Amino acid sequence: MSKTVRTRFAPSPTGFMHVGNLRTALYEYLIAKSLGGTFVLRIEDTDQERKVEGAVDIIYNTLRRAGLIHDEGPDIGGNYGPYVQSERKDMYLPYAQELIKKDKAYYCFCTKERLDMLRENSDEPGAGYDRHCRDLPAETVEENLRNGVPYVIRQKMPLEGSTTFEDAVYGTITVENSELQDQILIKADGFPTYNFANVIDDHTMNITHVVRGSEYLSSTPKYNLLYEAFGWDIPVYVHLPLIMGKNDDGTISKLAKRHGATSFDDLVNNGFLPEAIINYIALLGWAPKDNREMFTLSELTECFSIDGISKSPSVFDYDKLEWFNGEYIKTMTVEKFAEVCEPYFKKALGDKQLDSIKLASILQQRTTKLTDIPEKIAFFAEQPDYDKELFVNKKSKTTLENVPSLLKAGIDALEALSSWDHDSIHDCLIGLAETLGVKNGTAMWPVRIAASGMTVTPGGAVEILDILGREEALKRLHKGLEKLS
RNA sequence: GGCCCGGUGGUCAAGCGGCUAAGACACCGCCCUUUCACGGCGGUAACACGGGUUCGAUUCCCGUCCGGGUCACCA
Repeated sequence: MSKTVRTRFAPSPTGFMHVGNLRTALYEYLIAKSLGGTFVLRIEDTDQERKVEGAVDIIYNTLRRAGLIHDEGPDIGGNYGPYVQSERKDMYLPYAQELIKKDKAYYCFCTKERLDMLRENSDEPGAGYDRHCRDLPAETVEENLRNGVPYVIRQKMPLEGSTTFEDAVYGTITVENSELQDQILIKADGFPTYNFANVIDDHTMNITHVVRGSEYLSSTPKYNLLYEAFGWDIPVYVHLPLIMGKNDDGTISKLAKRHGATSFDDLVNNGFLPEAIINYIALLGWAPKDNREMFTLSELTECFSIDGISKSPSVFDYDKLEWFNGEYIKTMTVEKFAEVCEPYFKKALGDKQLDSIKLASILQQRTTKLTDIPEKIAFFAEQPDYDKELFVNKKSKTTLENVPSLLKAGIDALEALSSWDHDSIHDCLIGLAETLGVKNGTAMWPVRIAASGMTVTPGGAVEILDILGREEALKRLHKGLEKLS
């Protein structure tokens, strides 16, 4: 009988969800779900100084909108609560004291000032703590404790030898123990450090797979030493390659604000669909066995496996995300698309009421970012002032000489129309081209320009006329004719 | 700087000793067409470098170079 797989997403409430974090959450979710396991949410708020109001809600909202539903967490409970570290505060000290008893940790009374001085006086970057309190006489420790001297608890690293661990994606990694700092376990405020709380929580919550960014690769030996000191089973480590951004000079570095939108909310506000974001980031650092690219979350759950995770960092490509977004937009029903377009329609049209289904249908094939919509349809609300040169188009064979009569003929034909709908308008204009003996484009171009005032529009003359409605459409056409005379 | 990790086209990436080195995005061209898109077809473009091992290295080993990460009472 093998243990149930349990993964956890353990963000700290910083106020926004970086895509790197989101991808970590996604992979944690996928590893758990693909193995029939449990996905846990734990909030890591041990840094009391960096608390951000409302930050936890952002985590809930993001996870929910992304579809990464957790099985246990602060909001829904579970058998391993509490799921907020600050509420677990009292659990950690006893574990640290146990370590002291085992001679794997020690009290340190060094002041922050002394530590700062140490750093300043050192010429080597990363010189670290000098282990000043590591071998304090027991009596001194007792006395300091009795007198209430502030202290931290530090991990006692072996001075010799090396520590080796297995990572599911990076393989065997060995680090010399001499490289390891005597890191702090319990801070002066009584809170555990991230590293310590992590180990205690992961163990007490029965986490089987520790999934996190590769920035933790080099500190993992410290974790292992802790597990060993307690005599606990070591979890499966799954370190993920980092997500990078491309700088203007061509170099890359950790994805940051200057590269563009970096949080889930930013991306959504920039017109990207949650499904597209998830699909895209799933493929940033993981590849399926086949060539498939389009995946819903449940399809990902079926196909995901740890051995498809790559080792090298990947650059976040907004172009590719846009492509995914366009693909998702195209697979929606028009009704659904019209629904997500609603706020953007409103922004462009204000109070003006137009058929949103018709608008949506001309936009669906040409939209990759929802935020592009307003400027594409603004001309429906208000026709821009345009130059009559727009009527001239070589490919459509329209010139300032033939356009007036072309447009006049179009107006006459359209005014004779008894019903104003897509098919009638279409047949009317196509018929006109035929009777005039010109190409469809030659008859359409002047009409579309006069109706829109733009050379490039979503949809053609027929669609625009239809959406505009008879009255407004004819009004614009006549105005166009005046402009030409 | 020490340590850890990585290095296939501009980007994401297959590949896991023998291939004309996939595919996708982006870019370019052609077709379709009522502008633009969509769609279809085609094209440019890659194994960082040097040594080994081997009959044979993109693939295994070593070195160099380059890139990233990490060295907090932050997570």
